[in-house]
Amino acid sequence: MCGRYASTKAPTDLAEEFTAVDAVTEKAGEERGPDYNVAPTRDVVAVVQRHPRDADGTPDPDTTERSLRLVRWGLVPSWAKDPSAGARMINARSETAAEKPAFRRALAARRCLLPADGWYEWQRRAATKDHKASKQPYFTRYADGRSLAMAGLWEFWRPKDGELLEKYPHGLVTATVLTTEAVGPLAQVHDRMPLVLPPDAWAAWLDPDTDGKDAEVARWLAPPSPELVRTLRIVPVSDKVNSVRNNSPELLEEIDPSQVEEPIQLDLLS
DNA sequence: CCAGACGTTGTT
DNA sequence: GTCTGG
DNA sequence: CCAGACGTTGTT
DNA sequence: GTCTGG
Repeated sequence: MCGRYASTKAPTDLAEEFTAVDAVTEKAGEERGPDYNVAPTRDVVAVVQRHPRDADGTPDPDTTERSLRLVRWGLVPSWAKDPSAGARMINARSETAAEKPAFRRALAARRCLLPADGWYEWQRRAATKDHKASKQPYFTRYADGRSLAMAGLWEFWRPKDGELLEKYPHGLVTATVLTTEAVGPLAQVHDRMPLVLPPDAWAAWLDPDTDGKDAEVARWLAPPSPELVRTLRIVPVSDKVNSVRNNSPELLEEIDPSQVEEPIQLDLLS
């Protein structure tokens, strides 16, 4: 699955990597700082592709524009009475999202990419007579430093009236990370992983004029290829990442494997 | 018909 | 044990 | 995802 | 909003 990740690149750089307009820096008026420990409910950068709208809000059917925008992690369905529902909708299973009421509309019309340096996964081990129960975090990224493109869905939520309208006068834009079955060596840590899309999938995935049943979209709703997985590197990291209060470059650094109980055996499968 | 849910993960 | 907040 | 709280009242 | 359960 994916419940924590790192996003340290400036939107101006992400805009180049994803061939997108950087609406994030434009809107904020300043560059966004690095986040080594992105947690659910935090604002994250998303890549979306939409038909440009005129002053009246009418979309132009003939063109699309790819842009970066900030969204809150944890999808709040448009019909939710209260945005707290989003806190638990941080992931959507790629196998079932098309049927789930909370996700089907977004899968049909609002797919996005969530750029990441990499994601964290915790390997749990039950207590035995020799070992205490433990939770060892691992960090997975491309070996060459490219950004991962995690497949996501996004949604717009607007309060009807009352206190919530005062609190969220412009509504909320939220997103979820699609998950899939873990592939190859990654399965040693956990049985699920984020749906990582290779660059040649991006255009079809972001196309606002195809729905979730389109063959080109369905094609990418599957675990990443072994070829893609071979370009990833997975390393054990400090359990300082466990606390969302910690946020520094050292969270991404490999720790000495001799400090890790039962470290995963990458040579078995890679 | 109305009421109530609408999600994933891990653990046992 | 279960929910909320980050 | 993990960490941390888990409660009400009255008063300032 | 839309589906499921009663």
